[in-house]
Amino acid sequence: MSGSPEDTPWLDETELDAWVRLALLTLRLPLELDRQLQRDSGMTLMEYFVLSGLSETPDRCLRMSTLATLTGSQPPRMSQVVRRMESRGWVARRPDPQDGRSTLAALTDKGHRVLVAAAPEHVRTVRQLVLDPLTKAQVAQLAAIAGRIDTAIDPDYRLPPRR
Amino acid sequence: MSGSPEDTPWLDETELDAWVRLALLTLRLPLELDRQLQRDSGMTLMEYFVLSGLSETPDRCLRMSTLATLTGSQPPRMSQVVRRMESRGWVARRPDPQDGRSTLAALTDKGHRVLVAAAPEHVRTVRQLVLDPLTKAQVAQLAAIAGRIDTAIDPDYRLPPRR
DNA sequence: CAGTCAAACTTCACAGTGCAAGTAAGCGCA
DNA sequence: TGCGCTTACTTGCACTGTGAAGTTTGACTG
Repeated sequence: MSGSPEDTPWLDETELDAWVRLALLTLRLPLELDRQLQRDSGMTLMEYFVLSGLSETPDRCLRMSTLATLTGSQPPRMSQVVRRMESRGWVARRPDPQDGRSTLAALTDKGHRVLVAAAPEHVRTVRQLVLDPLTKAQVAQLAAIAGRIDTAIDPDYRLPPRR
Repeated sequence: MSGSPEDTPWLDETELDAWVRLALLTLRLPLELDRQLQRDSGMTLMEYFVLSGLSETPDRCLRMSTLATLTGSQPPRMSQVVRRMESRGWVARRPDPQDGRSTLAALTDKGHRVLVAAAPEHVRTVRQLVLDPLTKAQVAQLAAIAGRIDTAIDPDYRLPPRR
């Protein structure tokens, strides 16, 4: 852990601190949220995001690729997630009338009820683990910082339009 | 997405912004780092953490449970990770002479060489995705914020002693 | 109006992960 | 010393996620 090339200086103490803590966060936060959602509502964090994303559109309906972008995942994963959710009756898939290649995923009434039932406890957990430990100023700082990193990971990412 | 109980107020705009961006970050950052390490060095982020953790101890040797705590994971996972790494000759397992229940994982010379080879490019990627997009002040803010959240996830967590 | 290319999604095989149960070693106490 | 309890780790099973290949549909071009 000593040698490093000329063009990539090693991490100083503050940088190392920030990175180690962020790494630990990214390893454990999704696990905790998954556990809570699985235990209380029988769903994954990814599934929650899908339900949530669909519920916020006017017609409760999004293209698969939009859902994938929205959750930062890749098409094959979204395909399987939606398939599982369809088998539980939370969403319905149908071909896009405007583009035969696309598939639309639509939130069912059952899916909406499930989301409404799951949301309060999930929000409570997010508050407990993420927002409550921070000051108001830190919440704003976090939004700015995470936004910068998200852009660095994928400069093309935009919160996609609602169809 | 409308009803919420009395004791858990809904997220305001800044809070929602911070949470959505952090969620996206936790979903994608590990994937990007895993991809880079897998492509350039044939290892996982978790495996890098293990190599890195071992290399920083005086005798390049840690107990399994310490490794698990260090990386925020659980014993079964660490058991399999170290098993894989042992099969590649990067670490060696041996019983702890001081406590027959414990297993020690020791970094081999080969493992050390692999780590030294992998580190520069990995650090470069961490800089590119996490540190470079931030100002110096934001790096310090990130360390504080991530520390608070880590503590909220597990109040008992301490960076464990070096055996 | 073919023929070719690109896009959107799905399917499949494989590796990685989490949980629950199991095993082995130390500790405490009569 | 022998019994029970705790700790540390491992194993087995079910599930999820990833990447590569395949299929269908749309778009473009000569």
